[in-house]
Amino acid sequence: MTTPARTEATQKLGKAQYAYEWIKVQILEQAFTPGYRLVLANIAQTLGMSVVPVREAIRRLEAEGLVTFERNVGARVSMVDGEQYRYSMEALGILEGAATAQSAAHLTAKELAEARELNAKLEESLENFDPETFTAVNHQFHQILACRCPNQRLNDMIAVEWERLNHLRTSTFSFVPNRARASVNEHYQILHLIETHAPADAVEKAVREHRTATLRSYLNSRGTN
Amino acid sequence: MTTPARTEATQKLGKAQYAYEWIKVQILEQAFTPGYRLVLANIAQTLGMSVVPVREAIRRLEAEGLVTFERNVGARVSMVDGEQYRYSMEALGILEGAATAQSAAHLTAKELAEARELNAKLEESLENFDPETFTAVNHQFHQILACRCPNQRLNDMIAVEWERLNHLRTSTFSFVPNRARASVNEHYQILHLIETHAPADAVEKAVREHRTATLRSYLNSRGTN
DNA sequence: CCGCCGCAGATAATATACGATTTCGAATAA
DNA sequence: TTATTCGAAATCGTATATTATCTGCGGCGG
Repeated sequence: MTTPARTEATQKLGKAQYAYEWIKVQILEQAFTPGYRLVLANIAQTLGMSVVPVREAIRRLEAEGLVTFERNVGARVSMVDGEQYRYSMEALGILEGAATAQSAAHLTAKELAEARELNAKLEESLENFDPETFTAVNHQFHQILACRCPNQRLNDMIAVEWERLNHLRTSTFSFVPNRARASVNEHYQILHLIETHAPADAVEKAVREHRTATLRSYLNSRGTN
Repeated sequence: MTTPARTEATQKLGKAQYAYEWIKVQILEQAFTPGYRLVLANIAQTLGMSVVPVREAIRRLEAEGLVTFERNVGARVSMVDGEQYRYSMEALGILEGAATAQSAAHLTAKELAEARELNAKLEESLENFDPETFTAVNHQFHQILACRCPNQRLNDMIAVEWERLNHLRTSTFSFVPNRARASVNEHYQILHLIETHAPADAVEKAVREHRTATLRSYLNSRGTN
């Protein structure tokens, strides 16, 4: 089934890389649920390779926090408690706030227009609401706003944190629909701040609070369930 | 020479772990300078193990940014340009500011006393100045202030960034002595803010600016050289 | 009846062997 | 002289084999 595509990708990027991506997809798509035990030999056989590249892939996933590893025992998909989701959201708010503030001054008119367009798409999608696409477009929106941040290190950290959140989110809850409307409005506010060249502090604060609000709404929704 | 200690550590933590730590020490102590090529077979022979654990160690170092890796070519110690140092400092300022602000409310009197003591030690050491110890104690100081941050994720990121900075710093410059005095004073200010229960914003801002100032002084000193 | 000991199965950790890719220099032809 | 091709050395990538470690279970002794 995936064999033809695999052999191709395998040759170019190496089996380790392929295994890495494959496992990550399994985790993100819930084929491997939290707590699932990743047995080297099994995966190696499934992918038609030896255990060595698989091992390497798993260690990389460990470094990203998607799996936990115990010596002489093995790896399993990270268990996710609500705390971890909270921590990552908070961290992302902090990083993204700072990055967006730095990026704001360098954004071109075209990029701002793109961002507006994306937010409009979000607004439309409020009708027949689909959490997955909403999340994806939302990600794009924030990515554009932060993309001109000259600090590459920050951007890297943000990327890692988004991946982590994708994992944690799908594992813990299916979204908070009520929040979507407010989120879109806050996006417009952020755009306004940037377009009117508001001080960097203000942009940073707005972005961070935007995320904090999402987090709060999540915590509330969990509390009342 | 290191054999007896090694065999012991090797047994407990595994050769991969040992290799990882050994290589890291070499890099941090400048035995492996930036650009140095890390050849699997060489290191494996030096450490008396096969290439497999060495390979794993190197991939872990890659994930931390201490070495760069190119497929079918190999690994080398990361080249460091001034930009990277700047980015990491900035990132650390952002993260540490937020973490310290969150931590402030939970710090015990004992911990604050410890912090004061460490800063006093820094003040003393201004006489016969030694950059290495200053840096180390400085790290401890900030670590204590942030240690009560409930967000474990933030703490992890900060730890990684400190390591990275240690690498970058020793590679690029030997410190800016003039800055040390101001740094100590700012530490006292930060302590004062925490002890008087200043708002979190204020603490965060102070810590971030503390680091920004260090960065500025570094950039200036480079500019006038 | 409960807890410790040891054995067997499973699985990770490492070693060794082989194949694949890149790099660099030397020989050759324009 | 210079560009190009060919080949050998170096080094990485992966597979296979071996060893070490953990886990769970069943028996033995208290």
